Amino acid sequence: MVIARVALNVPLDKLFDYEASDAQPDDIGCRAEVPFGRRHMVGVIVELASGTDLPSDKLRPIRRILRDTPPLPADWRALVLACSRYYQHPLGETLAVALPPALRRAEAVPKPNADPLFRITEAGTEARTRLRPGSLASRSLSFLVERGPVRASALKAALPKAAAALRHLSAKGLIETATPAASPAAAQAPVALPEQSAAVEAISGSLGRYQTFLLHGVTGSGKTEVYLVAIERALARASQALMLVPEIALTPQLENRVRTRFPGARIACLHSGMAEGARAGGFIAAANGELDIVLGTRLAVFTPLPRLGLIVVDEEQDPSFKQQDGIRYCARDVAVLRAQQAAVPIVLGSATPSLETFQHARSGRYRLLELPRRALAKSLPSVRCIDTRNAKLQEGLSEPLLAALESTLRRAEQSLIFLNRRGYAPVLACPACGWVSGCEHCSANMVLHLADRVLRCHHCGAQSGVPASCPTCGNQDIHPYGRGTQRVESALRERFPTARVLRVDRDSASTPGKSQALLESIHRGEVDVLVGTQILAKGHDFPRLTLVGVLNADASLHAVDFRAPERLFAQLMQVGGRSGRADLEGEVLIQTEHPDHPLYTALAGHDYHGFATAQLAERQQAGFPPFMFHAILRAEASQLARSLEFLQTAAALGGQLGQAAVTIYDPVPMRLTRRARVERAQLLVESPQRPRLQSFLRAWIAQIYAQRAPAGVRWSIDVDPHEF
DNA sequence: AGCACGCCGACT
DNA sequence: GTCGGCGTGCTC
Repeated sequence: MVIARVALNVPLDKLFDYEASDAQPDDIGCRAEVPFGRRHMVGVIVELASGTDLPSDKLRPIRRILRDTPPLPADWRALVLACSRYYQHPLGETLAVALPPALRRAEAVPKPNADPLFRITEAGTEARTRLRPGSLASRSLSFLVERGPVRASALKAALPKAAAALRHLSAKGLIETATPAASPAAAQAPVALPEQSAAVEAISGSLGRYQTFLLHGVTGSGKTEVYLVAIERALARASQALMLVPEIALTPQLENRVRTRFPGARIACLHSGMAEGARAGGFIAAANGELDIVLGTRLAVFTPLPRLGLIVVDEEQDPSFKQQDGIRYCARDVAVLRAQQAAVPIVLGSATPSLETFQHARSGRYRLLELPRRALAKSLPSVRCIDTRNAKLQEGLSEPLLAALESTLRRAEQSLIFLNRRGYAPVLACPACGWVSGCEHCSANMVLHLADRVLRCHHCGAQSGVPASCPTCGNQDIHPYGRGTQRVESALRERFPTARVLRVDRDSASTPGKSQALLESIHRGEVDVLVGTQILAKGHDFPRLTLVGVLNADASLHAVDFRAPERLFAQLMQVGGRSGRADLEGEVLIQTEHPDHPLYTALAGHDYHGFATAQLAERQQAGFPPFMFHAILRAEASQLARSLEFLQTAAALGGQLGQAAVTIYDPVPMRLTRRARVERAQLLVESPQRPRLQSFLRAWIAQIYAQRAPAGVRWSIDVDPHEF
């Protein structure tokens, strides 16, 4: 009897056996539709067996093996299995995360679209001179002449709206489809600096074996150029390249750059925002070895790539690589694991590497490649603190910052005010009785959004009207306290009535369309002063931005989270990097009550090494990562006591395992205890040795699964947590 | 996670 | 007398 062992997307850490008389060894890795209770589900055949321990009345036949898509390859399954084990998450659920949504269903998957390769014909070469110069048809032909065979998508990336021109040219026989070469050519772009070429040589010297590189370079030092040349070298060996980037918002411009650079290459861009069909199509094309480059966000780390030759992770320190629900994997770490399994080099790039990565580079486990200069001759911005301890502030803005804004305006250059707080004011309160605008579902305050005339909870989304008087004592004189982007925006409008002020935060850039419109308006030079949160810090070169003002940074200086300084440093470095051009000096002004704080001193000196070294010394002293390895068990229930009780039981269970070198702390309520009517608690487990922690977790989590949580309590495990 | 079964309160 | 609340248990 042939038994198929199937992993299903259910929160149970086991496989399910089905009778599968027609299953062949080739079907391992295939998706299969199976009966499961009263319903049908799609799972993945993980192994075949000749028997089962299951009583025969329980065993049911598999419904159908989904052979329309190729089986998921063994190396891919090994990667997903390793993730499932490392993050202590059931294999079936991990597979479901790694697969695009369309492949989690039984319906047939649409064929990936072709993206044909075009070349110019003799007729086209002749016709070129007759075409009106500057017309799309003419420019398309020129592109083909310059670049050789070109993918339709590359042409569309280089020349927007070229799709119709392509159809015409093809119909008239001026272009024709070409057969792809084994390795697509890249457009020539000489590397500018010797340290860039040194980096490229080091990386390409490692092609064909595992090595992690940390590419450390300030904003504008030409990291992307190093990635692209390294990718070119990998493609030249007929390999595939995988490039991970933090945000969806950043992918379109990078995608265009990559497509234009590799006009003959088959490139797919994978992220959660795209249509399901296209995502599944990219996944399958990659699995079939038909793609040369995959560019994507964290989920793209699970793209099957039979000829994988190089992995690049840009902005490796970025928090968005860590998934914050379900299986809480870190795509950067999974990428390193994948590079090891596939025996290929991986490049982690950053201006402010995570301390984990930097420590590996210091210890020699990763190879450090430095790009110390800005490539385009632009100097680093000057960074200065404005001491606000005795300063008179106007709506949170100091005199020196206002003066700098004024003179930047006069020079017709752009300014950016960075403030990590949305809304008008973080709280509305009554000075008479002490009432504050608390959220009824969360242990947090409702934020005043004057733009929409509502109080809104940033944790659960609850909304209510703005009371005219205190709801408890009737006092008419209630005030907003603190300030967010909206308040700073209106203060700036009032202070500089002729300046064009634009606010960019999650509220004003809520959809990709809106955010695109905002960016375009900035690029057209229609904005003098930008006010915004961290979405402004990432990517995007602003044409005439020379002044960056930072408000309220001190808040993270005193945060309880030991990673707060690391994040603040990276964020300020990133936002500061927005200012200055080749021809325009950039300036960063930080309003602070701690102008002598080492973090700001390091920032002013552009001294990442100094900052990171000091932080690492502190971490080592305090026994924090990367010198300690953490896992957090979290529980949620309608009452805190039930969450704590569950964790208490779990802690006792863990204690009985008596694992050496593992410390189990007492359960504590989470910092934001109540969220959306759910009360949460957590339990920290640590060990100075990762393997010890891993083996403890394996035994412990198995027991927690076996015990089954009491009704109404939900739990989850976070290995290598980023937030506490 | 679903989706059943199962045993106790307010409705046609 | 039924509809439906969510507690408990199972899914190959």
